[in-house]
Amino acid sequence: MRDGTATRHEAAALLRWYDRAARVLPWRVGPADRAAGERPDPYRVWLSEIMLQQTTVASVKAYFDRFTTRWPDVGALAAAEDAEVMAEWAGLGYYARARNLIACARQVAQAGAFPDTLDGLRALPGIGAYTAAAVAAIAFDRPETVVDGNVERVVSRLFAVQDPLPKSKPTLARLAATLTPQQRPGDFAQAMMDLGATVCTPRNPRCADCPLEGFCAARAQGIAAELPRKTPKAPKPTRRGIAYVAFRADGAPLLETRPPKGLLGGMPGWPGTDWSDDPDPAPPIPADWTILPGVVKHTFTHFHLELTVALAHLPQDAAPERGDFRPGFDPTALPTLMRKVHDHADAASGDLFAPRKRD
DNA sequence: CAGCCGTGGGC
DNA sequence: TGCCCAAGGCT
Repeated sequence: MRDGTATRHEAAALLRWYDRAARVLPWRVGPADRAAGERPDPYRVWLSEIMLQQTTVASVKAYFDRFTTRWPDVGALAAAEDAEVMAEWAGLGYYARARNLIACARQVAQAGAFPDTLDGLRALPGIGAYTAAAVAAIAFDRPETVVDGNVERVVSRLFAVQDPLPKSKPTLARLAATLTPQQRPGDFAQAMMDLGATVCTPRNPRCADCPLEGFCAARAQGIAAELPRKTPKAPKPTRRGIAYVAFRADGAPLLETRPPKGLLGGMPGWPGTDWSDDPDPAPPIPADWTILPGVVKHTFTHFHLELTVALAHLPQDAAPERGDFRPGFDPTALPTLMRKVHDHADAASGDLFAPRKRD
């Protein structure tokens, strides 16, 4: 039977593994650093946790380095222009995170410091149950229970929880709380997530390398790889549309800023039709549009998209009904879908593509 | 509260 | 290839 003694053993075993095997990450203060007196920087912990929401460590690293180089503290980030931050976030996805990041930074800068309690953190924009617990535990050494997808998987196996996600979430969170130690809660949280990311993986878990193998009910029953069970998800529909790529004579692209909420909210993009079964093809300006061969395919969380790309060159005095010309615009500031459209126009249009510096 | 919200990598 | 998945939050 599981009792306080068993859970203390589990936490201790996991922390021993972490002390030996912890990955070196740019935002992490490892055990050796901590022994040398280094403390986690709440700004860096917060920024990393926002970036890591539903996003892999491998994807986050370069963004984290660029953000912390450009904006070393929360005051610097709070003082940045919205468009600068959105451009730096471009490609990372879930753009509401970037909008909330800006709002949160400004609140914290105004207050003078990050709150150091779960409730104080939870009240900030973009910080939910997971992130509040992670920052409280990692940055402020509070014994909060951090529950992300990794922890849910580890705990579902450790206790052989058969109920499927997401229904089992409350149960898994309760069970996770029974494991959280009073000492080193931040290292424990990171150890649980490291374990889920590197050992207790969704498929082909490496149970032989797991520090909790002896405690794991699913392992004992031989069903670790089958857990956690999940309710099947709905199939994704396919939507279609047209993206209109236009350049003015001076090379300035015709772009528009998308509405602040919703898909790709607040990000720049090419004007286009709606995305549906039967889009209305109205272009943003009458012109000699060339329909490029091929389509741009992109998959969002809940639908597939196939965009046809139309290209035109416009005179210097063109007055489009939608969007505005942006001289010197850097395509890396586009979200990935719009970047794909740009690259497709570049690749598929041959001589038609602009801007061409010719006489 | 279930649907919405990106993207890239692994298998 | 197509599907699954990832250190979730908001409404």
